[in-house]
Amino acid sequence: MTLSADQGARLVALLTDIAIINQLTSAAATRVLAPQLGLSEYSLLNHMVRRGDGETLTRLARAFQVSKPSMTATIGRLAAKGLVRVESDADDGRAKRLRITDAGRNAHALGRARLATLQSELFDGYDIAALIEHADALARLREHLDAQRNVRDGLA
Amino acid sequence: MTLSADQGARLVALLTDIAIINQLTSAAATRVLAPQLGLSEYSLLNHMVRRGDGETLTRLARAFQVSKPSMTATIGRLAAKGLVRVESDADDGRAKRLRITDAGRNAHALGRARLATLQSELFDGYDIAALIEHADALARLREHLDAQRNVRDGLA
DNA sequence: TTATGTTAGTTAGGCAACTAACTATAAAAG
DNA sequence: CTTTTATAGTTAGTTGCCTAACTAACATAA
Repeated sequence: MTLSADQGARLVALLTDIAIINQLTSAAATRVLAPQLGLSEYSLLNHMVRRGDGETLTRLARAFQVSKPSMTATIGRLAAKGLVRVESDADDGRAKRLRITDAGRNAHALGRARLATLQSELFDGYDIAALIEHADALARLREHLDAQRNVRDGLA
Repeated sequence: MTLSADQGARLVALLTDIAIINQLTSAAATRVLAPQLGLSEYSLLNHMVRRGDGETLTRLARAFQVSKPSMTATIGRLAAKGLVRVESDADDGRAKRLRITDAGRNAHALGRARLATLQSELFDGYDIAALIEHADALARLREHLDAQRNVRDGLA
């Protein structure tokens, strides 16, 4: 299948807008979390607070759709700050279980409050209800691209 | 203004989807351009082909909404590959003018062809027309966030 | 029981973005 | 005309992502 030139150009424009939105929002989030936490570190703490800890690195990497080396680095930074503990699995000598510490829960709560404030500021005077109407279309696009990636990786 | 908890959660989900879409598409683009070009390098060549060369580093950084050090690094990689030439400005001893070389134009053409192929593969069987209907909403969001950033930086 | 293959995680190296702090030049203010 | 301020660009260091290549441990089958 070949795209028309016009469709191709519109698609590029849409993906460019998405890249810029991502850049601006993640930069803002990174700023308000600094210097205690990086954004990926907050995201990982958030996952543990909401869905429980005790997961392995590989399962976390899959949940966040990042590579294992990325997850290794993020866990390493959190462990260095004492916000998580890495325990070895009794049943599988290869696996490691990730546990959040009390300090980790405190850091997460602080980050969460700062992000809530940021969200209010950033979307002050913006019609969020109208924006949310487009959420489904983006979710479908994400699912399609994810499926394509799995095909490429032979995971389909 | 405070967001409702529900709105906040939906907004986070939407921004998360945007981050993942950006991640998947830019990773795919990076793969097909490698190892000749990085994605930021292609983007810069594309800008010079379409809008003409001879711009300064600072103006390019502003056009791409990236920091000056990022642009310095991107230009440095392109210059090392002989795809651009950096000329000093006769009128302003601080400024540098960026020129694309013939090798740069060739590299751009090759990258463009590869990206077109990728686009066809990635969106094979996807309803692009339906997707494009949401482009305006994303453009508005981008503009809003960009305006907010300018307020913060005192550029309003 | 050994050989084969898979899975968990790390290391190494590269791209791309950021901020903070710097040099050099130009422009404005005194 | 000198001093101050602003602008152009670089350097240094961090975050965060990637792929490729590796070790260690587990699972299965000859």
